[in-house]
Amino acid sequence: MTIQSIPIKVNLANLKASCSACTLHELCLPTGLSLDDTESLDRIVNSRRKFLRGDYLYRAGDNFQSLYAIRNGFFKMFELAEDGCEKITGFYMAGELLGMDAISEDRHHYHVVALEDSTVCEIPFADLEHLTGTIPALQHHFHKIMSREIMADQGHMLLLSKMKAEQRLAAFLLNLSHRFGARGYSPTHFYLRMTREEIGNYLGLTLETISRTFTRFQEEGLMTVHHRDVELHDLLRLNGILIHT
Amino acid sequence: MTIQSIPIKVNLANLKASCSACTLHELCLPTGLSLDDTESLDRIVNSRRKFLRGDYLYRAGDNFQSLYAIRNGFFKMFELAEDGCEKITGFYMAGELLGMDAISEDRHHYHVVALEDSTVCEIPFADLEHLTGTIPALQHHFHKIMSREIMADQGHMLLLSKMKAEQRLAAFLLNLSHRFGARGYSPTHFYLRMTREEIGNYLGLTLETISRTFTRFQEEGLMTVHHRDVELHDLLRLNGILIHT
DNA sequence: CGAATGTTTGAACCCTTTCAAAGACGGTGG
DNA sequence: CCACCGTCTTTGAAAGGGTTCAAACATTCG
Repeated sequence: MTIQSIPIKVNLANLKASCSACTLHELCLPTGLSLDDTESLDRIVNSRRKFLRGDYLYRAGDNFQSLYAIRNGFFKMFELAEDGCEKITGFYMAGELLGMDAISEDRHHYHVVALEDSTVCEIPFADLEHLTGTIPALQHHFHKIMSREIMADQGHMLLLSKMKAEQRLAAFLLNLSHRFGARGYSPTHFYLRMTREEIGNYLGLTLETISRTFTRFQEEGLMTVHHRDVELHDLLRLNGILIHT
Repeated sequence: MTIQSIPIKVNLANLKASCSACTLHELCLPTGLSLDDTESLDRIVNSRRKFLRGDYLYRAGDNFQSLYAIRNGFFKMFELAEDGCEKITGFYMAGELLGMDAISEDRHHYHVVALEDSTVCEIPFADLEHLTGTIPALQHHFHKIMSREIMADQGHMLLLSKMKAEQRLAAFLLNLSHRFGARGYSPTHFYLRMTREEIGNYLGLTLETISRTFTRFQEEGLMTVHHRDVELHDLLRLNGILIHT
């Protein structure tokens, strides 16, 4: 009997969404929780749901029931004007929490669509609030997560109100770089999940400007872009663009 | 003995910050709380602190200890770049909660300055979290307030990334109008607490553009501005500017 | 392989910025 | 109470960064 043929005892618990077993627990809700508390959280989290590229996680106007933690994949959040014009408010990746804007009015205000095949943990908000009421560490951590969203949004406000096209794109690339890096992926070599148009939309620029700026960055040796494959050659110099000018 | 000379029994409890007696409790934290719960909140809120115009409520880098509820007055929140350049992230008025962005890193990230003489209630955050852990209604309401801040910031992001100068200023005026209206003041006639430069800074425009746009709005009969005194003549048409174009 | 979608590049235009200067207001002190 | 000074605002003219329109090219997917 070769070693490969030894039957592996499959732990069924690990096949469903399990915060304790999740490699993202350091980025997601369970950060800093005891094993017991994490298991309490486990009990309220619905097993993973799969979404194919283009699937809606939820739509603007939907009743708010749950927050969604991204297990893996990539989403965009956006508003759709009457004329069909899209307005992207953010991109979200593994370990991030979606739907917090809906708490205030019990209704989702934006659409959320998967930009690649993704898996999501659904967290019924009533259950979560019950739990945060009994686990102070979880409550505090949830507050931190909401606070972080506020910080991020305000940072993006400043980007939009103060930065020129080059700075915006540099900031965008560095932001992706940090987030990929924090998830164990390369911070200098990654794949864009969104089109030039979506980047421009998010950054308050047109797709043409994004394309031209990519070209300029490339000419300056700051990076290489082939379609959606991005390689950043000099994070420091890219960061310099933010400060300078 | 005339009626005016009857000695008035002064209730000392009402002279200090008291959520139960506050006319803003419908806008602020105590919304929807029972009398008992409101009194619990009262006990942790430090009595009002006064700020003169130009005083800092807190500074970027300060340790985060408390949230601040504005009792009356007007504040601006901003970042100060190394070169001394100001970047305004928001204006805050009576009934609004300041400092939530600081929860995530236990440190304030922005400066907050009074734009007019103001009074503020300090809410030690550790105490508040203790209380939200025992009063589910308070916890839920606090979550709604944070969520509302996220909504507002995302709305401002969309304003900055999608709107032209006229639309931005119209949105800004309508936003002030709603907020003054919700506080029992006239939604069509109010006093600007900030300079043209501060408005422009916040809206991602220059003071000259603000000035010119005010002039244009006035020529079109949409409003009257004398210095900082604003009178809106047609809220509907002002709202039309947002949608159209 | 062909159609649809996404990207690059060019040229003209436009909104906003920048630079400049004059004008108005408000607060302070004589 | 008025004059003065600093701050804020208005307005003009020129410049510029990004948009818009257009066309060719590349890529992906059915």
